[in-house]
Amino acid sequence: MNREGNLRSIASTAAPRPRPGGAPDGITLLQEEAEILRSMRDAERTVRRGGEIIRQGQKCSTLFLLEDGLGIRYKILADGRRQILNVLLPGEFAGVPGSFFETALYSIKTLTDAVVSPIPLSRVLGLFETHPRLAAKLFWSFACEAAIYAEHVIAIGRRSALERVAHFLLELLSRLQAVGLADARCYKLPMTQEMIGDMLGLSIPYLNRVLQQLRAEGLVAFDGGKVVIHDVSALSALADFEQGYLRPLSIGELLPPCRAAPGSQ
Amino acid sequence: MNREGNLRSIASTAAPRPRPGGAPDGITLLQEEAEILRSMRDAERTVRRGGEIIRQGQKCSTLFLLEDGLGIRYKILADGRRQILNVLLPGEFAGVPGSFFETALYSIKTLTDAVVSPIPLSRVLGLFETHPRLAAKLFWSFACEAAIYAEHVIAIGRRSALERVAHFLLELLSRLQAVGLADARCYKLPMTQEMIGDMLGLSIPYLNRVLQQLRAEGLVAFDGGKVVIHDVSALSALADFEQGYLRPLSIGELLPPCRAAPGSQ
DNA sequence: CGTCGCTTTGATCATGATCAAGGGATGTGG
DNA sequence: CCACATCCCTTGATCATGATCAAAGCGACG
Repeated sequence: MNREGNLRSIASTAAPRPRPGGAPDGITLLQEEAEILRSMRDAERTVRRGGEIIRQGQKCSTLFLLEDGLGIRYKILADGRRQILNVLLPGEFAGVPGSFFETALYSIKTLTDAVVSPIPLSRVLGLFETHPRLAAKLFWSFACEAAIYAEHVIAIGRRSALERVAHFLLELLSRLQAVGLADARCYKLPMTQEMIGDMLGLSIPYLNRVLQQLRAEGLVAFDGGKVVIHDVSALSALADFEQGYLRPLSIGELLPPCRAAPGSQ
Repeated sequence: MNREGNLRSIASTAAPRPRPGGAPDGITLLQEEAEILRSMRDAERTVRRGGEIIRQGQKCSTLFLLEDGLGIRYKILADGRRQILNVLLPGEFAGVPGSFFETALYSIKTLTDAVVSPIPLSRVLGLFETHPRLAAKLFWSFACEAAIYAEHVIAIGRRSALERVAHFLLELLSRLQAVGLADARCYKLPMTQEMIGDMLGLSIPYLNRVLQQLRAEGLVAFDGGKVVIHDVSALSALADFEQGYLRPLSIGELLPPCRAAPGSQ
């Protein structure tokens, strides 16, 4: 049996997928850590495609570990405009960082049928006392999410529509590969063009034209929810995409070695 | 003598300022926690205005607590475009989250003469074992930074230039008030219009015109590095500004009570 | 067969970029 | 004390990226 797992594999019964290229993974969990996390979950809940997990403005003091399925985190402005902040992948937590505030900052809804396990925030914080190394890994991954947002700021602030779309598709490729949901060039992306537009700050018709342009240049196909990136390196060059920000240092190696024996201290 | 301090007051000899309205402060440190953090610092370093603290692409395994002065975190793209990600205030850490990666993701430079104290990342991570509550507070604040980035994404992605500028000025007002560097409507902001443009994804001439428009409407004055917001509520309405995202829950209250009984409750 | 949700296309509009030049300050060397 | 340079702000004119408005395909599904 495997001695390690990432957060994705905590949930699923599937064996953890190997990380392509053995890339460092900031938060690889030890078997016993995964077990602890598993034991903290409340009863899992299935959510139908399009269902809301968290609604902005409501009080919410629990995190939801996305066990299976995809989600989006977004905010609706007063006048109805929507900005999608992020795509949530299996193994990630809904409610970070939105639920760290008096009232949830963002809404979360699912892109697919999904399974989530609630974990009260207080229980997660309790880990700092009881299982500091596990707490370190979780909060390390939370902090690293800021880098994904930062790159999103850069993409929207300083890149053209074409570059943005290319960058977005490449980021998803890389992140989905990390959880075993993409192969070298393909993945399923159940997002409408409206959603992608709301993610990248583009209107629907214009996004459509940009996608056509990428298709015309033979770089990307996007049809029926399936993305195929025909030329990853050309697209990366176009988008100025560097995947470094998706691969934090492994905190497991940075932490001082365990004092007590593995069983926990 | 004060029993509490925020990160700002760790560094400065000044007494901690009261938080306006007694607003919750996610990371108020106990006196002894501040002392621990203080003891972990290496010798402080002064940096002249415009000096670089961290350069993107270089290896960097230490954080820098900004003791005094202001900074900006930014990234230069391959073709020279710059996106400023954030303004760093006293008490914040340079290197979060940029230094959590193989090679620094972002550069940091100062807007004023500044004082920084290096703290090796390994030492900060060591806190998880030795002082879990302090670690919790630090990483809580790191995670909450993601909310600031998220709002930045929203501002750039879905707001007009006018709204963006208004939002930016209000965010800074609120954050500077929290560290005692702004009164009810004024603060000093040593940024050029080029910098503000690079922060908000706007060109210099256009930003200039937007500032003039805000001035013409009697909402804001911005001259010689001094910002005066004449009508905070009108500007907040214009910008759709809600400051909730700047005020995380107080982790001190969320954490389970201390087991031992040092000076805390 | 009709509706609904999504994509696509076309035409027009406008927000904001770019290019170019001038205007103050402030500072520096002669 | 002046000439000059530099940095930043300001203004004007033009351009273009991308928004908006409108309507038409097009499956999928009841």
